[in-house]
Amino acid sequence: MKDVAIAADVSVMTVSRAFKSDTSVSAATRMRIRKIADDLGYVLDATAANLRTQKTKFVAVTIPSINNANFADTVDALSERLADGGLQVLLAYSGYDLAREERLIEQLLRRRPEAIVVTGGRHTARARNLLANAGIPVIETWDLPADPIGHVVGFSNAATMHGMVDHLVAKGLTRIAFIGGDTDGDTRGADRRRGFVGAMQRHGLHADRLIGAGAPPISMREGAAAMGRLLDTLPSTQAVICVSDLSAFGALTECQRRGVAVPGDIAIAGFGAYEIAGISHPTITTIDPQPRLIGTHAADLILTLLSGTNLPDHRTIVIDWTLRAAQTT
Amino acid sequence: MKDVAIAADVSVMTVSRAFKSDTSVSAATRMRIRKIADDLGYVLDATAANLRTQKTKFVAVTIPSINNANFADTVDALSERLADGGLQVLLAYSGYDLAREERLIEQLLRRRPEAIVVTGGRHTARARNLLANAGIPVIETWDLPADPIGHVVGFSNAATMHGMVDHLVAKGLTRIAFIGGDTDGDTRGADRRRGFVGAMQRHGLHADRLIGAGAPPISMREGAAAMGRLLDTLPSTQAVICVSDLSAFGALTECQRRGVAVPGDIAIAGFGAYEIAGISHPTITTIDPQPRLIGTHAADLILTLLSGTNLPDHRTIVIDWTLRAAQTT
DNA sequence: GCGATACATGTTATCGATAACATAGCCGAA
DNA sequence: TTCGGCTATGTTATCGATAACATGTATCGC
Repeated sequence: MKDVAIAADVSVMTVSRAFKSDTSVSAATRMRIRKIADDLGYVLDATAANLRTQKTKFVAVTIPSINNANFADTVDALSERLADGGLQVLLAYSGYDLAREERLIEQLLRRRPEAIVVTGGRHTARARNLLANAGIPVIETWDLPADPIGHVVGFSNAATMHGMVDHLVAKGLTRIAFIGGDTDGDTRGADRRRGFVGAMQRHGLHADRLIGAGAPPISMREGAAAMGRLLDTLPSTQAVICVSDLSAFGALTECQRRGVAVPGDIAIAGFGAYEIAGISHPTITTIDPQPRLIGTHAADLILTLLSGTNLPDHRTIVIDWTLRAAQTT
Repeated sequence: MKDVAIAADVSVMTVSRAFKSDTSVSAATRMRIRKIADDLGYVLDATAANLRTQKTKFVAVTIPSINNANFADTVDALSERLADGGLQVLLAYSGYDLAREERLIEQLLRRRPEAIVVTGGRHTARARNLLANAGIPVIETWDLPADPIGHVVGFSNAATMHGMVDHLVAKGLTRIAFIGGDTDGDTRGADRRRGFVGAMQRHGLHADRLIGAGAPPISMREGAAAMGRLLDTLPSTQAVICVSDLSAFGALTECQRRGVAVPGDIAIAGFGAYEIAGISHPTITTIDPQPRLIGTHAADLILTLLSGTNLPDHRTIVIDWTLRAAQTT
């Protein structure tokens, strides 16, 4: 900046002002300085500005996986809305690993974000402590934690499975299986599995057709393999709920390979309202958790909190999910 | 940090050292200071450290879309390998918009990354200028630009289509169509379309069966719609190459809905080696551009460049793609 | 028992931008 | 003419950590 100032024959302060919109510099000087800066290849140093102003203008976000359309949608909607408030997103992903999430959170907090959004309500004790003491808004998403750290924008994963079991039972299906959610890594998958068991019991049905699919992220291939095991070991099953649409699609292809009719021989349901659920042949019944809505609500909450308007320290926004019945059930 | 120093009854310098691994502090003091810092909820301020050391320990990365398994794989492999060198990734996405990419690049450079990785070889003039003058390693990926800014890790999108056309022609198919790549937004899609036209001409075939699919990202749904138009307008078509596996799958489902046999009535090929290509029923013939390999090579290049070992200013690493023949052709 | 050496810790200056305050120059009203 | 007020610009101190240098103290060999 000093070089630019010398080249423009002004003080560094004037150069600094030329890069901001709200301060007073004559239009001519501002244009001249910007031109000189561009010619010199000068780019403002945000590191120094952040240190001085104690504002970084970014929000840290952790998601389990970058390659997941649901989380991608949430992050996309979140960053779009935050951009309206001049905030950028700093994204990091934990690989469904709580220990890695803890390290991530610490690294992110070192960069002094203005707020932090995390996925899920389960964290290591140290991660919880870091978040609670960060002195910035903390938002847990995609879940309704029993003991929230700060704010929450999510929904009950278990409740969605009650909705799905109701849907299947209404169709006269009672021998229902569940694929996935068997490992602890995917907290939300495990929640859905628990919700499934609870819903079955509420209907007086056996919830013993539980098929493991391994560690998250559960792929289409793992869904297909799990469906293979289900068909081999429990051929009387009438319907199966998969932990996600991807595994549901994999399960569907396995049926197609074996000549098992869907939904004739077995009904299939997924979760997530991924694009594939709406376009596969047949289309897949699924739950739409409205990932973009989670993002926009979280962004709005952050913008409100940072604007200084008085809000409670703990606020929970519950997102409405919907069941999308399709051809597989 | 001063508060921690006072609480521990040492100087701030000692606290600073307690958080670094390479400097000399007695083990007892280090443990004591870390404990006190944790209790106080103190987290190191990277902003100040970055300013002083002129090192930020992160690499900026821009991709067109966050919700794309190919780019996600590249970024995943890249960040994994960079982590070995203690580097983090700062990810931003341009939404397939060059003007937005320019703004992104400027914002990223303000945060003083140690290197920057961009997707593709097309940028606005100002973006090129910013990158060229950034004074850090610049790596363009997923492409082989005619006039690279710095380093390149990529492959020729056009060449992959030559390979695919060769494959189809070898099967005796000559009336071949191409879906997608019609807008300028998806540079690589347009390159593939051009490659398709060139390959057809090389075989002495007509390359006039070009179906538009709209602006990127091309979804499954758009692939299905485009296939509908193709079947309606050019029913004599024997094979179709889609700009990506997602659109290819959409096209496949449209055939299934219409009772058109694949590959009996029409063969379908995609691009990207997405999981769906390997699991759909039938499986889809595709090109594997090895996205993870792009990431690891880019990371290795960055680590080498930053280690100070002498390397040329411009280096191009060409990634080998492979054709994966499957059931749709 | 003494100086040399290693190790642990403290002091000072610095990174680059900007908030807060200071000042120069100009215009208009009394 | 003169003074108040406004705009455009300059000066100084500061954000928080750390490199470089300085200093104090235990340890070892002869």
